[in-house]
Amino acid sequence: MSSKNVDKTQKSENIDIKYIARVSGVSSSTVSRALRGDPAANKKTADRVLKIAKELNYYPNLLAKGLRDKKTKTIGIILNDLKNPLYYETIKVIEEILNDIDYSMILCDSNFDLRLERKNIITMLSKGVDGIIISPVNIESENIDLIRKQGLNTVYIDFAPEFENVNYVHVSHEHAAFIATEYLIRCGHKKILLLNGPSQLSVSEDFLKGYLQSLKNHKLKVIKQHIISTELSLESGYKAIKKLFPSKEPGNLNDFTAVLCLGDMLAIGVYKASKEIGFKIPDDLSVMGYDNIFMTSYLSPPLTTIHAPKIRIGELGIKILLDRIEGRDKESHRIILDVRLVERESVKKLT
Amino acid sequence: MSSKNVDKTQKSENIDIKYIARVSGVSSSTVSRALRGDPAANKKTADRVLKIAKELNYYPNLLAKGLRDKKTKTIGIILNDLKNPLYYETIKVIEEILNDIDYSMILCDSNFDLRLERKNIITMLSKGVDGIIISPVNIESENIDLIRKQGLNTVYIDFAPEFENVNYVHVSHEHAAFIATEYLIRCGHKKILLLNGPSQLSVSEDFLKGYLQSLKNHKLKVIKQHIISTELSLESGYKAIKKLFPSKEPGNLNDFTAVLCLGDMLAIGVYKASKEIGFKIPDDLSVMGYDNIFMTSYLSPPLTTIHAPKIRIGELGIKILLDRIEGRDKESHRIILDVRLVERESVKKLT
DNA sequence: TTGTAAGCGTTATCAA
DNA sequence: TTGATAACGCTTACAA
Repeated sequence: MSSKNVDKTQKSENIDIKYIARVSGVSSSTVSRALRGDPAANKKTADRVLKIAKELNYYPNLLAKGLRDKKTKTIGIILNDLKNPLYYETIKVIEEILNDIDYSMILCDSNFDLRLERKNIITMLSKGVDGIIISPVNIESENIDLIRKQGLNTVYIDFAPEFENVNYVHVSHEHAAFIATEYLIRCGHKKILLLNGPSQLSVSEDFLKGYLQSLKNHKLKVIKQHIISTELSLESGYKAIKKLFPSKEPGNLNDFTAVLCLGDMLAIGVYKASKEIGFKIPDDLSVMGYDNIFMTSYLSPPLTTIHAPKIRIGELGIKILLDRIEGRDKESHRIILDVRLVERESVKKLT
Repeated sequence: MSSKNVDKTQKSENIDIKYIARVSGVSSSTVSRALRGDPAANKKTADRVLKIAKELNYYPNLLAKGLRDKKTKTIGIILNDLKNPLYYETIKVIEEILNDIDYSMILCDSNFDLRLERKNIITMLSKGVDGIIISPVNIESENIDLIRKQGLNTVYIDFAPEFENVNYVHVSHEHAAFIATEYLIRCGHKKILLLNGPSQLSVSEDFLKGYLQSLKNHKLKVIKQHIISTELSLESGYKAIKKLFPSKEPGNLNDFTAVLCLGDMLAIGVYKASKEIGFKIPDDLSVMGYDNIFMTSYLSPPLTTIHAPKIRIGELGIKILLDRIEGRDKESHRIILDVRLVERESVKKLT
């Protein structure tokens, strides 16, 4: 066997192009050409070199290559909340597409924190990614200026800033909140609690707008106490409801008959709290989610929610990014995808 | 403003150490020293250089740095099924820890495919990751030989090969299946369907062993038809059950009274099929899961399952890996974590 | 068709 | 305390 050539147990030198060159008795440029299938290489020599490279278990140093040609076949994914199942489908489909074409992805989480986001962007820049897909903390921030100034290929998801030549793929949170609220009203709900995200987040602003728009549409009064800002997590949804009913008495429940949540995770928190308090969904309380994460159809009762096309966002986002990176398409793409209501069993028809 | 220095809109040259050197009127070594806080640098000069670097929005080229010192502060994570929510808790905690210490992670999925896994390993090697955490396709494969031969710092999760100086953190699937089956038997179930994974997977072998061990323990007959091999997905669990009851008649249901699933995703598939067919869980059929993924407590009925410490696995795995990378600890770590039964409402007590 | 050499952006060694 | 230089592994003019 050729294993004695291959043996790396002794602290031998790295197996690089130069090493292969020495073993094959050619120059490193010839090896490089052979390895890359450069037609300028003699077929016979190339085959011999290739064989030796294989025997030696050669693999290229992509840092060196990246340093030289300023391409790393690496994409950065910067998200805001890796804990949220919302993103899993998107990540999965992006990974599949990238894997197919020998790209890889660096994944990180900004946790809705501008400082962290900045750090992540700089890491991506430093590590030489060819582009990023980012769910930004906010649509107006120095971080976005940074991305632009550095000319980093970027596709925004979730929500996005607006400027010349921007690329984004997301749904309209305003529209989502609007159709959700419209549906609740159509079902006879007139007092709707909005479980919104932190007010400084763009997504919360948008969501609130849609909610207000719908109320206005139906000349319903806006009740301040019915708009709650909270973190976008299960735990927060749970706490928000528990806080409203500290006494475990459904005393003031007639204050509102439905809850609209910015995200299914909040809705699941509402389920949890309701169970503890003893509210029956949807009889005592109707719940409307947003995102349609996979598990919502298995909740009891199955959650009525607004479906966001997470897979499509991933597919389109990465396609746009790759087209741009590989120079196939330098156009700006602004894509707002449709959202749709998924009617299940968590909203009671009062009419 | 200093913005005219910073302007990068014209296709200017890269802002690198050399550039900063020129602007500051010192050599690149001095800049490098300043940037790295090397005490050999004059404090005053260093401060001036740092200020200029900041003004110029300098960020280091980590490819060059990595090429030079063979450290990239990048970790590879190679998993088998990014679609399975099981992994996200682990990923999340790893990401958090890495983010804290300015490491990043390259994430990829091998899909239980040895060829893909090999490709992923080579990518990691080529991209110069400092180490990997891998859920291997199999515990005996050329891929593992490759990892070893290349001396890549590795921690195995999920299951692991056994050799000198190996590192792993996982639970015993055999034990998990054993205590699950024991519990079912204790509840009075004597005929238990095993929804197992593909037979060539190590995890399936282990799981089967635990199941058989428990049956043997209680002198229960092994019924061949009660051991089903299937993909580890919701859809497969669904299909397996549907296939057993094509006529939608619970005719042969008395054939078994409980199903033990290798993974909660299979169990959810069983839920779905049962609902369609009209079986009531646990009255018509008891279901036992494995993993205790987050959503199982929200199923209806809440799923009785075996808890796997996914967060702990991530924490320990990355700690061991980092200790090794940074030379703090070169010992081999073989960690088998405990599993525990989470009793909820999907298993009927027949006794 | 092949080889030589320069350069990608860092850092460490050495000399000044 | 600083600067010149070589090296990390790769690719591509350019020359042979």
